[in-house]
Amino acid sequence: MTDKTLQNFNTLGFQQDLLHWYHLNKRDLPWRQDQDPYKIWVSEIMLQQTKVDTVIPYFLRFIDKFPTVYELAAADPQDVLKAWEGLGYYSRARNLQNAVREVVADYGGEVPDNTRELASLKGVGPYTKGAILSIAYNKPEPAVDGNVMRVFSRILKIEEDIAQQRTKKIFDVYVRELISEEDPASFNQAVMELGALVCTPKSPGCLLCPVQEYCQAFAEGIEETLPIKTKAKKQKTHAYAVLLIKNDLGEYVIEKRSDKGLLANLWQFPMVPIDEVGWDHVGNWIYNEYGLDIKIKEKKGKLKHVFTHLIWQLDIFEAKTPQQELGDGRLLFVGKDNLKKYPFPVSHQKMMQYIEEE
DNA sequence: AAGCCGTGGCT
DNA sequence: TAGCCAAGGCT
Repeated sequence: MTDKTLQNFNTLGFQQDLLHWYHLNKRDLPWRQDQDPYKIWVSEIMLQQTKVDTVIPYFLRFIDKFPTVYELAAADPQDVLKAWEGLGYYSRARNLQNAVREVVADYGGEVPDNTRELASLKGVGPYTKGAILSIAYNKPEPAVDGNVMRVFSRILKIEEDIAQQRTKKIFDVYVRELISEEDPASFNQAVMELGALVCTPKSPGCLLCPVQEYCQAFAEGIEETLPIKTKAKKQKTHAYAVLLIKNDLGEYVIEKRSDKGLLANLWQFPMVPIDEVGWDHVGNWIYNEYGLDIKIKEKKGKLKHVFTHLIWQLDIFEAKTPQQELGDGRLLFVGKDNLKKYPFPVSHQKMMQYIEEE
């Protein structure tokens, strides 16, 4: 390396102090009970952009339901989605099951232990590949996530914009130099644990930090200014009328979303895009779109749901229909007590309160 | 390469 | 409150 960032850096001392701290302070997490590559894999997918506390109950239920690659491979995709309900980024569930099916079909049910085969699996990117190789197979491979970039941006005073994809490669190079060859599994987890518990985005606990003496940002008092990250652009708002359509049997109309894009393959109550349709043509639009003859009753409430890249402004209405049959296969009449069998996005789960009240 | 893809918690 | 943030990957 022509780069001088690691010149005079005490790599061995850093490793020792970090690993010592980790062994004393690591959290007792469900995916740290053993080194089952499948369980490590599931945990890493769930943990993508998701907090540990959120993941724990999902992980426990998921492993209970799908203990090995074989149960997951054989499962109905709708059941997998139901197990993922509320966790978000639902393509993770679909990709995970597809990849597990490939592992069963092509690798005898053994999660690959090499870069090439792991990288070919759906949903397994550079981070997850490194996490599986290091944590499950104890190979000295970097696993660069947001924690790793934050921790090393401070320790090594790296001022590249971590919002840029290419910046991750810079950290990959440094971690490759710094990673413990003896215990790469603990090293990678230790950096992430440090990022989660001490070297936090706001108000980092530098006074408690086990590797404070190695940190250039702390030495210069600039830990709060790192890492550098450009802001995301503001979300656009989309307005919808949501219709809770009930027939004379007390059944409600639900609809399966497209298998692509936002909330793919989840179920919802019919949504009318008001910006395009206009308030005056809601009933007409429903008839044209679904062949459903409805009468709109009272407004039940409103809901704002914020996604990463857009906002839903939802006005919820009660409606009636005399029909009891539906032609379209992605439309269903479902009794109140059976709604819970289908995977719904959180916004539509919240609407069920207006049904429970009746 | 930048936009798409969820949700909940914290400030 | 509105924005930021979390063990990212896909297209």
